[in-house]
This record gives sequence, structure tokens and C-alpha cells, in this order.
Amino acid sequence: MMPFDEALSAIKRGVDAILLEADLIEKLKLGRPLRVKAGFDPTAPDLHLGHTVLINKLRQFQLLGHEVIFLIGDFTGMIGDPTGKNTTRPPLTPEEVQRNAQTYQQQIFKILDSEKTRIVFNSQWMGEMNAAALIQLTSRQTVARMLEREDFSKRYKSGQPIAIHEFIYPLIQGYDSVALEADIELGGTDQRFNLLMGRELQKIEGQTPQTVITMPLLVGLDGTQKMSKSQGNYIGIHEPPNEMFGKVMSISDELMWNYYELLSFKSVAEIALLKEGHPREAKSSLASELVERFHGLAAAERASEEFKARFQKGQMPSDIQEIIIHVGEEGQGIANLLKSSGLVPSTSEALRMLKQGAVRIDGERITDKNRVIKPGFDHIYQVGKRKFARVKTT
RNA sequence: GGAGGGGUUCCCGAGUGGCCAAAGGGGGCAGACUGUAAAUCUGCUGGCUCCGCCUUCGGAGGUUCGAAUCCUCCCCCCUCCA
Repeated sequence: MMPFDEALSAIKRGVDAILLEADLIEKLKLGRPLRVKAGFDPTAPDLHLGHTVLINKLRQFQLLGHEVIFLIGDFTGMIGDPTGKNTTRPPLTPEEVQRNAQTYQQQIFKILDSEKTRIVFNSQWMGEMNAAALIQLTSRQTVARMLEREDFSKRYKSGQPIAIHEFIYPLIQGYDSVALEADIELGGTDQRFNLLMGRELQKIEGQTPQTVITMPLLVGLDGTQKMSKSQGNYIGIHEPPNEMFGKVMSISDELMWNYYELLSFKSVAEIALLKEGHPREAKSSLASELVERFHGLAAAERASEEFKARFQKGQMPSDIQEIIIHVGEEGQGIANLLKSSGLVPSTSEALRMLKQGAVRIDGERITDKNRVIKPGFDHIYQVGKRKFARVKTT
């Protein structure tokens, strides 16, 4: 094992808060593997980089020799963590949960060591709990305490409804820590209240309260909102290498350093060195690291070369899709052809693109919207910087 | 059970009889520039057989030469009182 100080600073890297740090130090000094728990919603099997911030931190604990518990909240998933947005969510069937869990495993084991990760479902203990026990659990906390949660208090003050079952969610999440006798629980900053609930319930049960570590929420591609699927500002870890590489290259320089801190496995010293150099190189290096993590070294190298060829040298991509379109004797107008090739969603859009000078055939800009493409024409069409297709007309 | 407020184009949000395919912002897309799909600036952002036509403003009817805007019924959301 690493020297104590080194281990502690590794744990502290990138975190938002440790509650309480003194507790953590004490636990680390015990010298035994600690139980580190993090919960995940079973509804989102397609992980994106935002989710991996937490998983990266779990990995760090794993590297330090601790026991990682990956909790799938299949029971809590039926409630849905109250966010005040959409409370109604169709409950998942056990089969769906199982399938999602499988997907999770495939994805997280690109980061975590499968041998050393314990996967548990909270339905294991919550499914058994009867009404009396649940009521017993609810008696552990007060309405006033619940209203301290920012989301609840905001809604309460502004007169937004709060359903009673929403109060149960934090209680169950906290109870999970009791059931697992967790030493440490990780979560996003938005989870703080729920995580602390675990501490309180453990105390009541006579357990040593878990240390809570919150991780910052990763900002999405837009640079402002948190990364989420519904915002469409995410990089999915299953995305093809070129896509992933390009998306990383599209983040702002400013955001890049935040990504370095939360996503890179590079040492602090290495990152400091990158800051000295050209931002483009640093970004490219980050993109490579991430693509390699999820797709392997070879794919990362290919993606990097492809990107350079495409955008630095302005070459055509290597994997252009081929499409055959029947245009009839008379041929077809350029706008219609672009639409039927799928390069644009509508002829109106095609006309806009033509007007804006975004359309090229074999690299030559086309602005004439009246251009007619005859049968037997076989060329590469481009719309904007990223959309290409080789279209043959018959 | 009673009183009131509201449902607008991808999102937020103006618009209360014609000048509305509908302000403004966000997002997205495109062009220029560049260090990159950074930053910045500019433009575009319902569809079509595109200098014209067609379909949009919770749903269905109605008034009118003409409705997102007025009337009727219905659906949904929210607040307050009980």
C-alpha cells in the first residue's frame, strides 16, 4: 500500500467535500480495507463521462486496496430521486433491471476491476421489508429535517407540491448504508443530503457513521449545464471513437482543465506540464486518453489521426458512407437529393445550407439551388464540416 | 367541494381579432476567422412541387371577410380556501 499521506491526497483529488475528513483519516489509519459504497440508478444503463467521475473515484479506492460496492438502486428506482421535475416514472420490470445491470457491468469494468467489485441491489433488503418496518424507518426522521433538503425547502416555500413518498427516498438510500455497513459513501454534490441521511441512520443503529465524499458534477459540452442525457450535452462511454474524440475536442479550453481534474488518470505533475504547452495538444491528449480507456489504444490512435486529417488538414474522412439514389431520367434537384441522401432532414434545410455556402460536391462549393443532378453521377457530397456521403445516382 | 391562474413553434418566454410562421433569450446549425468540432464575429433556425403554397399556438366545435388572440364544450397543470 501507498504511504498514508500519498493515499490521502490521492483520495482528495477532485473531490467537492469530505464529511468529515477527520473521520476519514481515522478510518484509513485502521489499516483494513474500507467498504466504499456508491449507488446508481437502474434506469440509465448508458453511462456517460459524467457518471464516470464517481466511478473513477471508486477506482482510486480500489487501487488503494479498499472494497468497492456498486449498489444498483433497483428498489429506490421505483420511487425516483425527487428532483421536482418529473416524479412519475414507469416502474421497471425485474427483467429490465437485470438487463440494465448487465450493461452497467460491461461499462464500469472498463474502469473498475471486476474481480474486486461487489455489485448489490437494494431490493435485496428493501424487498423484504414489511410495512411495519418501513414505518419504523420513517419514524427516524422528522418532517422538519426533511425540509432542510434544499430541493424540498425550495418547493415547499414556493408552493410546489411534494409527494409524501418523496420523503422516503433519502431514508431508503440512508438505510442502504446501514444494511451494507458502509464506511464511506460517494455521490455527486447533489446527493449530499441523502448521503448524510446514511450517517444519521447508521448512528441511530449504533454503527460508525460513514464518511461522505461528494464529487462535483461534470459540466456538459455546452460548458454550463451539468452533463446529462436529457440535455444532450454528454459524451457517452459507448460512443464510437471518432465521435468521442471529436466531442472532447469541441469543449472549450477552459472546460478542458476541469475535465482533466475529474476524468484524467494523469498525475498532477503531468497535467501541470500540459498546461505549459499548447492547449490544442493538451486537449488532443485528453481525447486520446479517454478514447483509449473505452476503446483501446489502437482505436485512440486512429481517432486522433482521423481528427488531424479531417480538421487540421481539411481532408475527407476515411469512412464515407455510400448511398445510391434513383433520380429518374430527368435527374433531381440538388435540394431534394440532399434530403433523400439523409444529409439534411428536409428540403427547406437543404436550401438553407445551399444559401449559407455549406454544401460541397467533391470539395467544390455549390450555391446554385437550381442545380439538377442527372443519373450516373457519382461524387462525394458534404454538408457543413461533419456530414459526408458518397452519392451515386441511377 | 369552492375561488382563481395557466397550457404558444426543440426549451424558456412575449403576443389578447388582420402588419404572426408568431418578439426576445437559450439551444442547435452554417459561414468567416483560427490554435480545434476552443474563443470571437455574422447569418440561419415549421414543411413543400420555395419569389408562391400548405400545416402550426392543449383538443373538438362556433362567431368573423379574417382568430394564437372572441364564444362553447372537453382534457391537463398549478395556486388559494374548505
